[in-house]
Amino acid sequence: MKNSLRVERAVLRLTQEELAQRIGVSRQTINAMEAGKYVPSTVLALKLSQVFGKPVEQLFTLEAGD
Amino acid sequence: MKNSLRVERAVLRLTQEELAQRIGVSRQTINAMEAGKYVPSTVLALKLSQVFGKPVEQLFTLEAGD
DNA sequence: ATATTTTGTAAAGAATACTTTACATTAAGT
DNA sequence: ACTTAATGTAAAGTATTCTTTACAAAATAT
Repeated sequence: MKNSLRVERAVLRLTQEELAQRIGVSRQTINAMEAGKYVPSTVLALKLSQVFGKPVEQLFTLEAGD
Repeated sequence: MKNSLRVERAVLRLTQEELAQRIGVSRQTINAMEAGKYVPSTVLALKLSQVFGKPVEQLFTLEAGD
């Protein structure tokens, strides 16, 4: 699964730390998510969707195979 | 977090088992998800979104507080 | 150039998603 | 009524998410 978190965060000019606080997770969680190191929960996806003002499908996209 | 999986599944007339197979999880996972017993991963949310032809936000909604 | 902020990364632990097996209950079909 | 399909639930185990602490590297600012 791919994601566009880094660019969306850049649009809002937020640091990883600031974004982390807004959605209530640790900075490392944001960092790892941006690095594609794991699949976040749906709750996180929805919260990110809210922060960025974009639908989940525009932030996260399934890749071929999955 | 709430979800409308049961009604969406009813619309498509799928059993829990059939839906489980389509998205590659066990039947119990579907059952527990419908019962709100846990928060699925974003990959599952996106797959369900595909199956039901509805955006993730229409299948899963955050509740006050989270 | 140096100081400060931001990001990358790692490792150990806690919490939770998901599986498998198994059985009981409910609904649907004949 | 009886059989079969569908759902509810539970418990043990595995895998993965997410936290905390900590430090190194890179970027930004002064």
